[in-house]
Amino acid sequence: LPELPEVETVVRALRPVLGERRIQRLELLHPRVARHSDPAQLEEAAHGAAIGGLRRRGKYILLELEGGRPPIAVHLRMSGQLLLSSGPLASPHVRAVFHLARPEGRLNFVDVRTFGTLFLLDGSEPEGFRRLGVEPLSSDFTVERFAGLLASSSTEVKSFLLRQEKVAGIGNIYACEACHEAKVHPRLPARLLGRTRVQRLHAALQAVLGRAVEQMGTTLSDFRRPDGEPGNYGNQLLVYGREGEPCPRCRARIQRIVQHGRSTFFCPRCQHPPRRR
DNA sequence: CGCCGTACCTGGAGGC
DNA sequence: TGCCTCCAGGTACGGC
Repeated sequence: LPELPEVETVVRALRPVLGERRIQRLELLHPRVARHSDPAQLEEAAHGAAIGGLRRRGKYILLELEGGRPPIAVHLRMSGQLLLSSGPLASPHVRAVFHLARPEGRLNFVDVRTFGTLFLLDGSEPEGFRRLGVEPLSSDFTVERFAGLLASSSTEVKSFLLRQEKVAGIGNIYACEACHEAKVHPRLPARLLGRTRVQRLHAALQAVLGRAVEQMGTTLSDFRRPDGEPGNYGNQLLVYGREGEPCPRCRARIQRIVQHGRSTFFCPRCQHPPRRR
């Protein structure tokens, strides 16, 4: 499901295609897609706007508009896709269409489950966006900063990684993969990671997210790049979705547990908790 | 304030 | 074959 690498993949694919183009019209086709904004204001802001650039913040895609207009944020949530097309799509799940000019075309927001949203960054954006934490692939994400965030939380570390106001962009798949790469037990309380584990987890997050960006994300079911192609990282997942299979590092059976209502996949042998002293 | 559980939603998988 | 139930999960929100 779309996490930082998938969203980054979408932004990188759209940037050269959308830069310098104009939005003729934004067509909202489902009442839930603009539930965090006034739909009329959203359509008005997009109407005739020249696209200034594309950025990513956490799992949000930011469409910057010229002429002093506020940016439009897109969140794909579980099943959202931004698909380019020249004409109308046959899908019954098209929730919004950016009609593009010069050259003519469409950027379709397709979303089976209608969890995804479009909203204006005009000061009325939801709290979740405003309070996003540090970008894990930026130079701001230092070991010291990560250690400070972990130290102030007693939440289990894997659940901590899902909290967007701490570190932005990590979802269930990469949280599991990073804990495995760092040999960190997912149930370990965040503040109890020692220096070594903090360093390993910090490096693992950067490595796993970086590799997944290079591979253009993970497609388990719904994720598609804007040209409709899947991501390539799925076959490189070592623990996610692999309950009962041997750990590629130590051959112990991968376990599935539930933390805060979410599945966690991990290796009980090589992700052992710290020894008591 | 921090943390937790639940709602939102639909397609696909699995049971019988 | 078909009907039923359950599960996936990011974020908003209510409750404690």
